[in-house]
Amino acid sequence: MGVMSIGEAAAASGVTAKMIRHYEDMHLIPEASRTLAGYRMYSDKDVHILRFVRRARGLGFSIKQIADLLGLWRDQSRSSARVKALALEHIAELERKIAEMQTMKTELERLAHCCHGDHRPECPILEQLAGDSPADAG
Amino acid sequence: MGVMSIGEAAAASGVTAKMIRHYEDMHLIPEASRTLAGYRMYSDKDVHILRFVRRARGLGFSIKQIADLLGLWRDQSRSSARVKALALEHIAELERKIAEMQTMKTELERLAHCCHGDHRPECPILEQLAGDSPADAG
DNA sequence: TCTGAACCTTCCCATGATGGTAAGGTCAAG
DNA sequence: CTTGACCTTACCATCATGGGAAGGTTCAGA
Repeated sequence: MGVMSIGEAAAASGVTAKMIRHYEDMHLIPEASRTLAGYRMYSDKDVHILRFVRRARGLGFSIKQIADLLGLWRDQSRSSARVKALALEHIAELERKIAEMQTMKTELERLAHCCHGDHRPECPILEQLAGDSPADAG
Repeated sequence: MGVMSIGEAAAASGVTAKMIRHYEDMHLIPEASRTLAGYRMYSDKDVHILRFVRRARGLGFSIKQIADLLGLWRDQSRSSARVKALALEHIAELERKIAEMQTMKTELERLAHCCHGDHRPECPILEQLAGDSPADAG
């Protein structure tokens, strides 16, 4: 598969054709060369880049971060410290989001635990949301 | 504060004026009545609703879910079982997202741990993303 | 050679919740 | 009457992704 259509590159990389075009539009990946008819053409090297992007997305990196990672990947004189710094930043962000959701989950579990969950209308979950119980305001 | 402007309602509820208008546009909250000049007017009851929405958002409920919760809150003949079911669904969704991010975090920590993070270019993080190491494909 | 399926192209719209800004009207205090 | 703070609507942006329409291309099979 030296030269591929966008559909073949999509199948080979795990990135949808739709997203490949989108990544090109936003300059995350290089502009693809075209056939006479205007069809995009991809090489194995392009697929390699697309797989890199897909794996980075799988780890939750943003497009902006992936652009940075691709730059470092290309840069033979990079320092691994810069890559590691990017990773650690992302880890911190993940931790922040996990903690936020964990807090929500814990609170919801507490409320759900208090709720009888039967045919009757009395519901501590709604009471809490309504602020009938004391606690916070605006 | 029997009757308030949108700014006052925002301050009293913790929901920005911007979002109050947005919630009205999407029919999450009732359409506000207007002054002769076209300014929206809010009552204490409206602020109560807005606070409900804000607290529900704070627990991570989606607008769609909050619409359902508001319906149940209004419905004096609701069963608490339905409220609890909504809450449990949301808890499950939170768990799913937390697990997903936890997986990312764990993998990234493993990679970051392997990376020297010094001036040299060798970097297991990039190698993994590039797929130089074995593992998955597209 | 014609035809149809399967592909490609671009362009626009939608998601979900939120923020920003611009252009203009209103109101209250000075 | 002016000024500043507020309100109005309308549009655009975020972030990553998907859907669909309208139209061109390619290739295989009849």
